[in-house]
Amino acid sequence: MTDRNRAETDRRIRTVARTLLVEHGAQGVTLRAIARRIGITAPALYRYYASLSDLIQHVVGDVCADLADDLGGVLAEVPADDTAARVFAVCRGFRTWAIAHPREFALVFATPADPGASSGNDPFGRIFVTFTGGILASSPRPEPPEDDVPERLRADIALFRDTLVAGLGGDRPEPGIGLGTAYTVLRFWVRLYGQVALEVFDRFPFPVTDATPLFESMLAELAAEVGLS
Amino acid sequence: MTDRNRAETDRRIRTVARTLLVEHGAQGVTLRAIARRIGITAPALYRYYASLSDLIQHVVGDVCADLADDLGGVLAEVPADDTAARVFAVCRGFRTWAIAHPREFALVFATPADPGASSGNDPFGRIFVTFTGGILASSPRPEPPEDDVPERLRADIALFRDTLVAGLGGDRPEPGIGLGTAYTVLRFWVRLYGQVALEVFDRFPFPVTDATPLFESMLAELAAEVGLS
DNA sequence: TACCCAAGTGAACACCGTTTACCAAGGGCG
DNA sequence: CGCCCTTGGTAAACGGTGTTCACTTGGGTA
Repeated sequence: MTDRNRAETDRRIRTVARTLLVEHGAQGVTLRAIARRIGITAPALYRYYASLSDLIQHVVGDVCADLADDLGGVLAEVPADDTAARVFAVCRGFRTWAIAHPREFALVFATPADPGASSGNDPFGRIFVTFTGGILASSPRPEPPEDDVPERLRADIALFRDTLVAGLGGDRPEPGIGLGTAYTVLRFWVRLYGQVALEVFDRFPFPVTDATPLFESMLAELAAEVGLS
Repeated sequence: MTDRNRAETDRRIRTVARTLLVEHGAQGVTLRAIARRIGITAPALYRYYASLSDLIQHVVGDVCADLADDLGGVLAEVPADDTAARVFAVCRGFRTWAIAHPREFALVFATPADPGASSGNDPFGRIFVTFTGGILASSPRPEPPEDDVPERLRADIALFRDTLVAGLGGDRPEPGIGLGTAYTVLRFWVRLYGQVALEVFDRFPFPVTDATPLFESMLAELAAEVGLS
């Protein structure tokens, strides 16, 4: 019973924190404001989280989980064997989500990582890896030759390839992801991220009137380069 | 004389604000901390700036001016008629500056724009436009055919082209920038921004050991696609 | 000289994160 | 049953923040 209550108020804390984030931005999520809204005093929150930044870190986790759910839902409506359609769906889903949740996007992506945090384990990084890995493993595709990846980044691309295969469950060997594919995925990510971040932050170097064709042509160009449909 | 003093303390305010930014991040630049460091009380700063965010906005301007100076210096050492070398120099200069000034980069780029601010007039956008416009106007290059730009974004690309030509002085007509070139520049910017932001924010989806080859291969690929050297 | 105005001060207000001491209710157990 | 101890909450306090307001003060000008 007591556990139930504790879990319930914890859920309320995170929900209210999330609401404050979308209403007033990251600087509006404040221990006292949260406490006020759920009818509690601020120090009580320290029974649940060690500090404000600790709480925010958990909110980041919730945000990423929601994004993952969203993308999962989008992907569920696309045939599993249509790789091109699945890639398009997840890219469009990412952009749509980012535009609909600009403050969450800013919190998760544009918060400079603490120098102490180890590289490569940020929450969305894992989501991205999981989804692309899943798509790649579940459907046939052309495997780009490994010669395409420049020699000087073979080591790092191999690291990324390992991250990809580790992200998709890893119980059975599943050796189906090569260096060329990993390199392609990485380039995909750089451009998708750049495009979406520029749009969400409104940092295109001119006053864009309609960003959707911009996004769609980028996506089409990307797909063509990669040999997708 | 009085004007001199005012300008001098103003300069000191911005310098100290900048120092606090690089030492403790954006949240470390605080009116009281600035005042303390220059031997003044906090309310005195309101004789110079309307609010903290107003001050920070001016610091953003200073940061952008410094970046522009840096890129200008880099570009001064490259022959004016070697377009490829100039493009490489400014791209590498941008990355180098961003890595050397992560906090300034985060402040300028990753601060979500106020919904009130009009699009396309953020300080770095103008720098980018000025430099690329300058390079394009000062040296010969292949002009991509306008057919390459998809029909649905002709209007926006035309807007961007206008921004580009307006950014390079605009006294003489100088009609030398076409839609194809503007589209190319925009795609360049998306990828450059994505690559640099991911690197500076340490958001690559795997633990990168050496980001330089990653950047260089992106740059080479980009240049090849565009037909540069 | 007398005035005026710009720069700076001090105190105050309402917030903030965080720590500390305290309190009340509830379950485990002798 | 009664004790005790954990758990979740409170109130007060400390130092910090942006911002406002009334006030001084000193140099330039009429």
